Amino acid sequence: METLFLASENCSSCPIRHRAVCASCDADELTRLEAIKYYRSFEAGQPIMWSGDRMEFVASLVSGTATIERLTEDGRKQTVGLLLPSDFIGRPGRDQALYDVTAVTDVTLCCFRRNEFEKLVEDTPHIAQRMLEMALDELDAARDWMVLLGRKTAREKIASFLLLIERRTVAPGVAAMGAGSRIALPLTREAMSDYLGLTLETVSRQFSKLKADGVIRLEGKRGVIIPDVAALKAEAGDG
Amino acid sequence: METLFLASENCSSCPIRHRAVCASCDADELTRLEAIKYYRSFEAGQPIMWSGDRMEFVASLVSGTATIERLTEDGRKQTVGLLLPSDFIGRPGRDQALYDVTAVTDVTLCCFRRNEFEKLVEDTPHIAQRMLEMALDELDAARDWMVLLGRKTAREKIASFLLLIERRTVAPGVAAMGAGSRIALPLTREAMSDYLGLTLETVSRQFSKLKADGVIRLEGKRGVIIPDVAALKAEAGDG
DNA sequence: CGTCAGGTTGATTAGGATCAACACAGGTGG
DNA sequence: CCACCTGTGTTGATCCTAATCAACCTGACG
Repeated sequence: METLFLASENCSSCPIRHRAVCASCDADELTRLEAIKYYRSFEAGQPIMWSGDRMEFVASLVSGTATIERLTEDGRKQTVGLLLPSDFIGRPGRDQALYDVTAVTDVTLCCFRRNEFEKLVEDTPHIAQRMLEMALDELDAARDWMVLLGRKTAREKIASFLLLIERRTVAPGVAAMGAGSRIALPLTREAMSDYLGLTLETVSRQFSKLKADGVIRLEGKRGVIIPDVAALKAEAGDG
Repeated sequence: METLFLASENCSSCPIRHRAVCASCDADELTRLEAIKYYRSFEAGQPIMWSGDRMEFVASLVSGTATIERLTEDGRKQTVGLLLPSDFIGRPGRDQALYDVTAVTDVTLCCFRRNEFEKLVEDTPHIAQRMLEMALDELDAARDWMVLLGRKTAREKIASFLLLIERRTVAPGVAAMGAGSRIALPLTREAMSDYLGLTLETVSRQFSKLKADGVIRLEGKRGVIIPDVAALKAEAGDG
């Protein structure tokens, strides 16, 4: 279950205050953002936006998990982005969505009406700079994922995915030094297969193999225990 | 042969003036950029930067072609970006390169010392905005490529690549309406395989098959004639 | 209790990788 | 001028990883 987040809270107590697009805003800038924000919730499985839709808003993801996905003409699906708390949704300056965005767990968004946000970007340097920084970070992440999709084996893809979740999930700063880690997968086997460029059967088989090899342990369908994070890193195949 | 480009030319006659990072600069801003720019050339095959290197400059690619690539620990290579004239190289705000950048033809760069460029980004909104726009465009391109790498067949990958080159190469604006197109591949079979997540043998075979099927004709090693661009699009597998 | 979504496992197939031979052009040096 | 070498590309034979097709399991829920 996701943490309940009340729509009336103000920015200063926001869980993503220091990582989202507003991270480097000062008190004054925050006030301006606060004035145009509103919260929206989506239930697990619901679409947040469809490719081709007019985009009414951009948003920060406050809680939950969503995917950015794209279909080929004949229905093959590739997930091209995983959205976790603090990630940004939408593109200022574009009014047609290029991708489908889907809530995979219950999701809370902090939305900004798009045209007002665009104005704010233009005359709030801290926001423009932070947007650029986040876009460049996402570009790096996308390029890392291209290596995974183009060159890694199924086993390496699974290991890399588990490490990604571990990195983004374990309380940042709490460098759970040395030993192991316990994570909750935000995605079904099928959603993972769409992200990793595999089939769901291959994902399932690789989970079984990693478990048989003692690299991970499974707790129900969604829980994964990583007894030795370094050992898993060795399976992920990137230097 | 690449067009000869003289280092002494000023920005107003620059071939990428209206597409590069400087595209939306006014005369005044251009003067400031002009003051910190310098040209560098790299011969085909030469490294432009190595992953891990300190980045002394950022740059616009003026002429030629370069690749951004990444290696796995055991030497598998994935090209994560193709740099054509007007594309931007480097990341303001980061001082270690994350990727190898290699000139694949003779290349001319319009370089800016990094720290001076960073200052300029901070107080020249037109440059900051253009940087954001270009970063977001690259992110979209990277996501399209993720679909290609994760879900497309070898034949679809080749067709998509040919269309990419066609789009970026044929004089923009000259919407060579209707019929065919003739392109010069900037990459060897091996470099294409690194970009497409294939082996060079598979690339070669798919070229042969597309030729046998009449979708393309080959002129020497690097020339490709596309008699019917729409027919090639139908082979590329995206809606 | 039946249904259904999500997951696992097995049998078989196929698309691309790998290993290998050969073709061809351009250079280099005797 | 020719013999040789090297980089690039093509094609063939075989192998292997992951896809496909299929059966079955489990737990949640009406």
